[in-house]
Amino acid sequence: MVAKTSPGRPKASSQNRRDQISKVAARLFSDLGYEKTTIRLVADEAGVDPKLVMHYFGNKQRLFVATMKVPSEVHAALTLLKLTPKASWGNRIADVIWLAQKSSAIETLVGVIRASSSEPEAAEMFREFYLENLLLPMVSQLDVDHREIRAVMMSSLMAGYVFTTQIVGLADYLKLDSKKTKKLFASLVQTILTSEIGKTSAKTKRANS
Amino acid sequence: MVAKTSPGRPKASSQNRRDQISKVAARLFSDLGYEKTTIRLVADEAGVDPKLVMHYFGNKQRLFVATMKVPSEVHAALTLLKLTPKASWGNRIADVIWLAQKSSAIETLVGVIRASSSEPEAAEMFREFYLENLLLPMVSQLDVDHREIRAVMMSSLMAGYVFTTQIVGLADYLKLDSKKTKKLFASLVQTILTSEIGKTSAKTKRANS
DNA sequence: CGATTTATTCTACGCATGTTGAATAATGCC
DNA sequence: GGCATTATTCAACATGCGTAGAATAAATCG
Repeated sequence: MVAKTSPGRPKASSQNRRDQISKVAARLFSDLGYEKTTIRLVADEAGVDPKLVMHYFGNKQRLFVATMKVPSEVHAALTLLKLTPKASWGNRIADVIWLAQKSSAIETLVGVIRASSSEPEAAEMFREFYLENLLLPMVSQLDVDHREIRAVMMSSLMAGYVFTTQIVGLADYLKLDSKKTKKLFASLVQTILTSEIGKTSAKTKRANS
Repeated sequence: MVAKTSPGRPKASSQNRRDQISKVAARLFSDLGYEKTTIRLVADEAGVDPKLVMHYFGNKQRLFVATMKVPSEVHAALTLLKLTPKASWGNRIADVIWLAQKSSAIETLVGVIRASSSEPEAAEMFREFYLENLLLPMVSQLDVDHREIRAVMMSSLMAGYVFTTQIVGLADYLKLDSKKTKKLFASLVQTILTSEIGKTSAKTKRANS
């Protein structure tokens, strides 16, 4: 807890303060989930008064939305794969995720996944930001059938890997070899994107339970 | 909200009451997550007084643990694959998961995954129940290298698929063809269990970041 | 039948949370 | 230089939560 000053506008600061709060909030949402990330805690760790958080972001939900935007680098990296040859897609996508894992870019994904487990609105954000704006367009770049099934499986693999490593912490617990894990991960992505699934027929479409 | 009776021991009931509370709690933990599943809500939906829940289960955490045990059928189905030929493992495991999805057996997995996102103790339960007691033994039945990496990927795929379908609800949203989704899922399990990963050497083991 | 145990309810305490109202002081604009 | 705006703090309200105490009545056991 940083020492607070007296009320009133301070000599020199301002827009940095908003970013500072935003960064702290992103880290806490990612580490603790939505409900355990309280406004008071964010304020404390940012060294400001809780009301200042409300002043900048309105309410907790808007703080979450503002903080959990998909980083533009990740978005760009995943939607600009057009030039990569089909056979390298698995490796390329694994590269992006392994890179994000080492930066703070992963925080937004972890935060949204954690929050989705308790807040339906966050699950909606996941659907919109990650499925519709990221994975479906990505799959659609490859000329392949059953795009939605493949995108949902990409979502499953990504979210599950994040869950297992970042939330349950299994990779650290078992001290896995990162290179080999990445190799298997890339194989799975490749399988998702290129595996033969079967023709779409009215018959099989009807058997939908 | 069922009408409550006056205090005192009723004419005929008892052990059913505990099971009744347990079932309601399982459904709510699965649907709402840990924090939003309040003792009062469980009590209301079971038609009893909140204190009765405490009477039977002690506190909320113990209610969760008692309710979220892995169903024995699923455990048996996944750890008794010895006789299945290696090439059919993917399909066999997909069968088990698709079956669980249609019963209430999936509730415990969804509940633990949801809770893991906010309660570290639940993440610990996931590690113990699902990784150590279910997936690692399962993988160990197959004579294959890198068991831990494969088990962690199994965990990722399972948890991610549950997250995507049950928590985000993407499969319903996109109205996916269940048979074809299952086919891709089975291919992925097969890849996890049989894909070539690479020899374990001191060199690659050291490059662990 | 009397005593103990068990099943059940009602009431309430203490705490943490999101959010608000009012106050204060520095800044930017005319 | 005065005035509105902005940045910031403090204090407080209402709500919902997990949990505990005490009471009541049926069942069980001697």
